Amino acid sequence: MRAHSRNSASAATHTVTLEQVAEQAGVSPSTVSRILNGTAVVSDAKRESVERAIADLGFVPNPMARGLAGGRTLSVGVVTQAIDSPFYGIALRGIEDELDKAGYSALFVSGHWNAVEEARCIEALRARRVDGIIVLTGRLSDAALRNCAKTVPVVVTGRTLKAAGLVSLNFDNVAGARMATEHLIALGHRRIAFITGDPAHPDAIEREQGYRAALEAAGMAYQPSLVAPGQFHEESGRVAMEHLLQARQRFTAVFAANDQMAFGAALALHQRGLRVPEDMSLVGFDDLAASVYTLPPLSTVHQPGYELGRLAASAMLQLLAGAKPKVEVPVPRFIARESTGRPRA
Amino acid sequence: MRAHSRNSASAATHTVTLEQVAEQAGVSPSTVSRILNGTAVVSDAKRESVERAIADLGFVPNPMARGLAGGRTLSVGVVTQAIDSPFYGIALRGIEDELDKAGYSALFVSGHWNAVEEARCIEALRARRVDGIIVLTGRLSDAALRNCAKTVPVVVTGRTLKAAGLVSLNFDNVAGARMATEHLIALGHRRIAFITGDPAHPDAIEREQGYRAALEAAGMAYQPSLVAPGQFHEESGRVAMEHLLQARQRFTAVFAANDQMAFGAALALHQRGLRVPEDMSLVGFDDLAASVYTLPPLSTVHQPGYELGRLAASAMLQLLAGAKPKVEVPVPRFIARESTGRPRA
DNA sequence: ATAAAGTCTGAAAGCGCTTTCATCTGGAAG
DNA sequence: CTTCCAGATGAAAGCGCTTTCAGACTTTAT
Repeated sequence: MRAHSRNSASAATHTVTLEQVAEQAGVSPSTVSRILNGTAVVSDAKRESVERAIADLGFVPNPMARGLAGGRTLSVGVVTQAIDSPFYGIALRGIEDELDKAGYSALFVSGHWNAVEEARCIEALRARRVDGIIVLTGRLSDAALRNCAKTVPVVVTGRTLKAAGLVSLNFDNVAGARMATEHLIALGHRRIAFITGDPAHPDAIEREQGYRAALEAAGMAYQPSLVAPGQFHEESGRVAMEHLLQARQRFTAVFAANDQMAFGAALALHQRGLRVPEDMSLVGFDDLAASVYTLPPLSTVHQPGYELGRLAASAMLQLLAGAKPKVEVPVPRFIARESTGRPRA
Repeated sequence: MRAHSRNSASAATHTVTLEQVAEQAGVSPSTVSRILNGTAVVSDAKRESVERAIADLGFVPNPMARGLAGGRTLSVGVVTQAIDSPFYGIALRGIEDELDKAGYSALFVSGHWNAVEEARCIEALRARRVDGIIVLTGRLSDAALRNCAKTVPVVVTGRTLKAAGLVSLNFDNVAGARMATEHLIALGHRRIAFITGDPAHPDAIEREQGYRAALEAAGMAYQPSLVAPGQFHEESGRVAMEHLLQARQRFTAVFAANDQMAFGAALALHQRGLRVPEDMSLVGFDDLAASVYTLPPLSTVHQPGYELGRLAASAMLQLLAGAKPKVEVPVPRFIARESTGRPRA
């Protein structure tokens, strides 16, 4: 029945099999497979004739069959949190680009910041026989990740973790947050508010640490009343800014733990008739693509999402090749744009 | 060897097969398969015992094996253009959510606005035996799509196309653009500039048509000198705005063919010291999530990305169920925010 | 020369599932 | 009571690929 429906499809329904290649090349299927996977040495004559046959027939190995048979599927699973996140989006692209160069393809699944869902995602990926799994941050326990790494190579971002078959890429959030705060201090700000990220998120904690460290190093007191909780999205930034403003605290600058919250904060400021940077300096974190185009362009800590994605993919590729990956995570860089200035006299 | 590596994995490496279920339930594998797929009538007794066995063993069918054997893979391929696009991102999420409810999963691949790549993507998806393919806009020819629909259900957005096994979802860009322009006209603007999208894109053409239609209906002349070419991304919007400004044309409002270009245009205005909406009204198209948080919040045409994604997925599901999908695409809606106002006296 | 040790290659056994095809019921019809 | 037929079930043949395992040749050492 399958065959029928295929033939009836007018178009040349691409279904060249390895066996056909073998026949055309006058060798056994095993040999073709070996050439495809580089599993063994094959005489030049046969290799050549097989390669020609592959080209002539336009043969493309069937990933399903490969996966079933236990070989590589040339695909790696990526557990992201929300497929539409502005920050992870660019990382996904980096992953895609890097993987693509090596002939691998990516399978994206979203965990929605939920450990249970993430675990399900990983199960689903394993059922699809992905060759490796990249986890972007996420809520999974370190133990779960370690355990997963026992059966399949894993690359995880957003945490530091050591285990066999597991490489972790962590960005220095503390240093980044510290740079942002120091920039404000250098401009002369003495009362700097902070909008935190979601505390369930290690990044959020680390960025707050960086903020405090900078304060401390400058001999400035940490003031809990200048800290408002946010959750990494725009609306929470707006609300946090409202709180700060309503509390009638005196402060001349705000550091939001990510750009999205900074956008929200900027809106709250705007609604109050406060101008950035004249009345209030504003700093974000991440350097989203959009941050160049906000009004005014946002000063922020550059986090190389695209690069991070590529690095993660590259580490995975090395892992897959049996090498011990050596990855150099880019250091944070502060980008001064127009949302920061000296406090008003 | 596989078996070994599995056993050595300390964790209970989930590899329950259909055969084990059959054994535990005391039936043949065929019967289990039939129950799984609802392919034939099975006695209640057996059905029940099989269902219990499935639950007890925690059996999850292997998608690879299913695909290979020719059954459904419960997965649908999605050809998007850039995995990190702010507009398509939200649509992807809609697709994911809708598919998930039905137990299907999505495979995302990016065509990068390139017909050749898109064709490759589709090949790859078919090799993975996806049950259906959703194409978000893209550059593929109608013929290619029609042809594809002969062998696998297809849902395509961004164009209107009729064929068996193919449903298309098109948003009314003309009407949307017309609404945006009319809003400006109603406010009293008489010289309205337009920043076009990438002309290789049908959306771009349609939005320009809407702009012209509104002008015409109001008895206003279309002025080529007030139209600047853009390419749908921020930077092109900024550059287009620069051109418009440098040309020393008189105009009091700008309509950008999408929000991203409006952001760029706003930046150009800001750099020239022009304020929105006091000195210049600005309208976008798409209503990206970010548009609520720009300064000032952007007036724009709401395009329901998430809904569109869900609709596409839902149509696919209906197609897969053998039904003739009936989809109702939401109509455009103009959202007036703060970037538009009356022209200065 | 002859044995030992490689090299390359093909045959065949799966991977986990779906799907004919054949078989085996248990009545309904004769 | 036989005879048939429809409905339920199982056996077995793949889907397209990887991977042992063993056979057929070469080399190299003795």
